[in-house]
Amino acid sequence: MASRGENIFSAREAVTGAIVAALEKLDIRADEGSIMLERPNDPSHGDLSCNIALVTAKKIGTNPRELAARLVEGLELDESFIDKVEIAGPGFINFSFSDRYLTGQVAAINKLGDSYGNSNLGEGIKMQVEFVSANPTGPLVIVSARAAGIGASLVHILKKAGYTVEAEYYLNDAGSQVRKLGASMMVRFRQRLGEDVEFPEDGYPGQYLIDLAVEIPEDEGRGWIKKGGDEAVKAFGDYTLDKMIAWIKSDLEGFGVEFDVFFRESALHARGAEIEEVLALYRDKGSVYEEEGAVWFRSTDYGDEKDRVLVRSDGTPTYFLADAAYHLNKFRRGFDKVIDIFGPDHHGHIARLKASAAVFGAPDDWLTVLTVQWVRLIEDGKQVKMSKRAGEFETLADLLTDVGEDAAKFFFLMRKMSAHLDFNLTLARKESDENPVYYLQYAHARICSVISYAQGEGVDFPEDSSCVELLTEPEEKELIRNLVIFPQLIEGAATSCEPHRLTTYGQQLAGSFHRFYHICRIVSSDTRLSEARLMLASATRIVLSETLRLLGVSAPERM
RNA sequence: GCGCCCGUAGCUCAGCUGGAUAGAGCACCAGCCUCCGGAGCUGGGUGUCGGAGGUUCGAAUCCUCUCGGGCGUGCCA
Repeated sequence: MASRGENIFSAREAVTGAIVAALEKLDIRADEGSIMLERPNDPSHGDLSCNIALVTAKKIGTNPRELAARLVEGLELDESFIDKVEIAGPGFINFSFSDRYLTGQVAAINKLGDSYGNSNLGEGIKMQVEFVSANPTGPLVIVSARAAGIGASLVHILKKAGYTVEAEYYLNDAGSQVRKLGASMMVRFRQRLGEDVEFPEDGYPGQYLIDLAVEIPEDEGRGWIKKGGDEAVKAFGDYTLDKMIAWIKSDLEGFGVEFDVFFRESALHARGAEIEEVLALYRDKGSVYEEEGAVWFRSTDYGDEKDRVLVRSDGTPTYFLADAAYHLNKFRRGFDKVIDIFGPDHHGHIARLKASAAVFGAPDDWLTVLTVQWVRLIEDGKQVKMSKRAGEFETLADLLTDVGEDAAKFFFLMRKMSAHLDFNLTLARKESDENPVYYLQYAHARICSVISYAQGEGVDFPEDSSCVELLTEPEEKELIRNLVIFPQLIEGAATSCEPHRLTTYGQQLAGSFHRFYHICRIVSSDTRLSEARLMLASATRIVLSETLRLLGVSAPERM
C-alpha cells in the first residue's frame, strides 16, 4: 500500500483492498479488477461509489442493501483518508474523502509540481503514434491540422501516462500521385514560359503549383523538359516533392507539432526487403493467390470484405502492399503497440491492415486505428465552401494566421475525434469571453498574477504546509476535488485515446478556480490562511498548466 | 447493396466504457467592480437522449430492427 494520503491512488487502492477483504469475510471471491469505484455525479453521494453489492447480490441470493450493510460492517478503512461510508439508493456504498486527505493533496501537488499526475501505467511499453501522413502533393489542409492537433496531444498524454512514445509521419512519396504531381508541375512551368499547354484532367489544380513554378530556375526547368517523357515528369516530380515536404514540415512546426520520424515510402521500395518479406510471409501462410495476372491477398480470411491486390498485372506493387510492408517494418522496430490516426477517407484500409498485421504474427491489440472525422468551417453561421477539385481549400497555414495556434488546437480538441467537427471561425477569432480557450488561459494568467501580488504583500509559500488544513470553504473543497481527479483523468484519456477529455476537464477546473477566487480572498490579514490559499492557487496553476501543455496550448502568465 | 462513424437543450457539443434527479459553452434576460486581473462571478431550462423493441436491480451508454446525415466500398494513393 502506498503511503497514506500521498495521492489519489492510495485512497482508491485502499478502498478497493478493503472491499475485497470484506467480501472475503463473507466467503465471496472477488479480484481487485472487478471492483468498480466511480465518482458520483451528485456530490452528496460522496467521492467514490461502489456498486459491488448491486452486482453480486443476486448471485448469492440476497438483496443489495442487505449485502451492502454486511459489507460495510466488515470494512476496515484508514480514517486518515476516508471519514464517511454510507449505503445509499438501491445499494451503493459511498465513500467520502476526509478533509485531512483532501487538504493534504494540496501540499502534495505543490511538492510534485509538473510531475503530478504522472503515471506508470505504460511503464516498459514502447508505443508509436502515426498521424497526419498526408500525401505530399499539396499544403496541409484543415483535416490534417485536426489530426496534427489530436495526434500531438495524444503523444503528450501517453508520455505522461508512462509510455515510451514515438511520433511518426508516413510520407507517400512514391507511386502515381507523385507522377501526377510532376506532370502538373511540368505543365505549370511550360505555361509560365508562355506555352499554350492544357492542364491534365487528373492534375493538382491549386494556385500553389503556379506559384512554385515561378521559383524554378528557367535553365534548369528547360533542361528537365528536354529529358522528355517519364524522365521529364520525374525531374519535375522530384523537385516539387522536395518543396512540398519542406512546406509540410514548416507548417507543422508553425503549429507546434513535432515528429520523431518522417518515414518515406520510397525508402521501402528502394530497399525492397520488407516488401519481399511480406509477400513471402503471405505465401507461407497460403494467403496469396494469382488471378488475371495479379497477385492477391486473401484478406477475407481475416475479416476484410474483399480480397486485395498486392502486385498489379504489370508487376508493380500496390499502395496497400507498401503499407503492409511499412507495418511489418514497424513491427520489426519493436513497438509493443502502434496507433494509426487516419483521415476520414481512409477507413476502408483498416480491415486490410489489421488482416496483414495478423498474418505477420502481431497480437490482436498490436495495431489500433483511429479515424479523425471531417471538419466543416463555419463563418457567420454559414458553411465555408471548399473545393479540393478546384484547388480551393483552407490550409493549416491559413487557419493559423486566421485564429492562431492556441484557438485552433483547442477547438480541434474540444470534440471527440470520431465526430464531425463544425469549426466556428467567427468564435475562434474572437479575443473575448465568448472564446472558450481564453477561459482556461485567463485562469492561469490570473493565478500567476495573484501569486506575484501575494509575494509582493509578503505572503509566500510556507516551509510547513500544515496551514492547508484551513481550506474548508465549499469553494475550496470543490476546487481540491477537481485537482484530485487529475491523475485518474490522465490514465483514462491515455487508455481510451481521447485527448478531448482534457478540454472538458480544463474548463471545469478553471470554472471551480474562478468561483473560489470570487468567494475566497487569497491575500488577507490572516497570514496562515493566506498561505494556505496561495498553495491552493499554486496547485491549481500546476494542474492547469499541465492540462494546457498536454493539449499543446500555451499557458500564458499574462494576457 | 454491404461496411464504418454520427443523431443528446434554439445552436455547437460533453456525458468518465451500464449507475442515483442527463450536464457545459454559445445565444437571450436580470444582477455583481472604493477591495488580489470583470477575458471573471451569481441567478434564470417543461430535453420524445432520432424512433421501436430487447437484455437487468438499473440503459443516452450494450443487442436487434428502423429512420435521418456523413464517409468508404479501385490492379488510385
